Amino acid sequence: MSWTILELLRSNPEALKDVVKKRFIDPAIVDEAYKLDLEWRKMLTYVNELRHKHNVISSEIPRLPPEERKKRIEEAKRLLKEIKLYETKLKEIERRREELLLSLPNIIHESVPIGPDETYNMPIRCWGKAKVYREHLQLFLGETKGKGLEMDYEVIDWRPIGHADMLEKALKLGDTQKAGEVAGSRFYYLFDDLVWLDFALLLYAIDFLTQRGYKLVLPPYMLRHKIISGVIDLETFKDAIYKIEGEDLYLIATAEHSLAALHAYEEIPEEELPLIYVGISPCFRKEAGAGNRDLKGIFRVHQFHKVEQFAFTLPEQSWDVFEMFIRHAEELFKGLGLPYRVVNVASGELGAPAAKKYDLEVWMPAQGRFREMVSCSNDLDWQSYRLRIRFIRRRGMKKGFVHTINSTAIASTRTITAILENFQTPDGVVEVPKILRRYLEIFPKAPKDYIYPNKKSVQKT
RNA sequence: GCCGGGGUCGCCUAGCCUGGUAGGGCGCCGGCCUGCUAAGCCGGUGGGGUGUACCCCCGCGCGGGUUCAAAUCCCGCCCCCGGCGCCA
Repeated sequence: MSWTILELLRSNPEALKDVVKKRFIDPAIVDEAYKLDLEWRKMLTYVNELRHKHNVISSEIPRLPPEERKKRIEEAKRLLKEIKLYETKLKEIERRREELLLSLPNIIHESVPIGPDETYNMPIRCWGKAKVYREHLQLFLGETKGKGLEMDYEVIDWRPIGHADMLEKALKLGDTQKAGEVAGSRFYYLFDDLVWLDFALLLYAIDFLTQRGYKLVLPPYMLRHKIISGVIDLETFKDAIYKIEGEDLYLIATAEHSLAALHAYEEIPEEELPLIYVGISPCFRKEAGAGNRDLKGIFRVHQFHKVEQFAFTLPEQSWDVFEMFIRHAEELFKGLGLPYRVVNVASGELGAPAAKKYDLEVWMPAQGRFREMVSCSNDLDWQSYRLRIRFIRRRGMKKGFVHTINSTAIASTRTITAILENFQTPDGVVEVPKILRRYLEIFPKAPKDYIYPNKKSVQKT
C-alpha cells in the first residue's frame, strides 16, 4: 500500500522539496522528514530483532524442565528491560516522524500557477454579464481583460448598495448589531424573505445535484478529533474549528469533513467507485485568522448553511470528477444568473490538502470585486491516507488509497450577498432569481418576484 | 443516565471460564483440472520493516496494567444490542 507523498519522500526527496518550495514553505521539513523516516526504519528493524529473540525464549519456556525454566525466565526478563529501553526511543522517533509526515502538504498538479498569493490566480473562464459601476470600470477590466479574460459587462451609472447596508438599512431584513450583542461579531439574525431565500438556495442545489445522480446526505455536525484532524491541516484546525467543551467533539466547518469520514477505515471494491455525494449542513467557523476582513454583513460569518459535493474515486477517476464538480457549481450559478469567473488557484494559496483548486468568484457590483462563492479541490490521497480509506482492485486484490474531491455547491449567506448586490434595482428592491421561484411558490408567505424593504421595524416582526 | 449482553484478519463465526502466541465457513484473488461454465482440488486474502519466491515484527474495538508469555486475567474509555429512566 503506498501513499503518494511517502513514496515520493523515499524515492525522490528532491521532487518533494520542489513541491514544498512552490507552496512557499521551508523545504527543510522534507530533509528532516527524510532523515527521520530513515532513522525510524533502522530503529524499528533493531527493535524487531530484539523482540524476535524474546519471542523465541518465551515459546521455549513451557517445554522446559523447572530448573531450566527459571534460568530462561531470568534471561527473558533481562532482555525485556533492553527492549523497553529501545521501544521508548522508537516511540519518540515514531511520534516525531508521524508529526512531520502529517504536516507535509499534498503534491501539486502541473497545471497549477506558481505564485505566493491570489494575484497569481489564473482566470480560466467566465460567464454572464457583469454590472459594473462607472467608477469600478478600471478595477473590473484589470481583473478580466488584464488577465486575458474576455468578460461581457454593462456600465451602470448608479452606485449599488453594498450587501451589508442592503441587508440592514435598505431591506431591514437582517440584524448583525443585535446578534453581535448576544453572540458576538460575525453572527447575524436574518428575517422573513431572506430566510426563505436561504432555504430556497439549499433546495435548489440539492434538487439539481440529486437529479444528476448524487446521493443526498445529512451528516453529523460534530466529529471526533481523530477524524477531523484527518481531513484538514493544522492551520485550518487552529483558525476554523470550534471545540465542544469537555468532550472529544468538534463542530464541522463544512459537510466535507463528515462526508470524508463516511467511509473512514473502509475498503471499497473498485466497482463501487466513484461514490458521489451531496451533503447539506450548517458550517461553523472561528475565522480566527480573518482579522477585520469583511467584518460587516454576512459575507464572512461564524455560521452558515452549505450544500457540498464530495466524491471518493479511483486514482484515475479523480481529475474527471474534479472537472465535473466545478462544472456543476457553474451551472448552479448560471441558473441563478450571477456573473462569475473561475480561477485556477495559485500554489501559495492552495491549502495543504489540495493538489489543485478552482475558485468560482462572482462579480460584486457594490464592492467592485470578484468574491469567492465556490471552492473546488482535488485532494488526491491526502485525506484518504489519514482516514485509511482504500479501494480494492479485483485483479490481484490490489489495494490503494482512494482519491477524494470536494466542492461547494452553494453556500447560503455568501450567495445571498451576491444576490443582494447583483439583483437590486435603483429603487432599492431585490429581484428573486427565477430559478428559485419553484422552491418558494408553495409557501404563501415566501417572496415570489421581488424582495421589498421591510415596512415594520425589525423588532416588531 | 442506570442494569445486562456484546465488539475476533471484507462478512459470519470458534477460541475467553482453565493465559502458551488466532482456527473454521462465506466472499474475493491466483493456480490446477476443463471444449466452455459450474463443481472439485491446492494456495492466498490485517498493518509494517526488510536481504522482497525468503525472513521478521506488530495486530483480536481503543488505551493502560499484571506476566517470561494476554484474544484470554485486571482497570479506564468508545461503539453496538436489549431492558428501565428521561426526552424533541
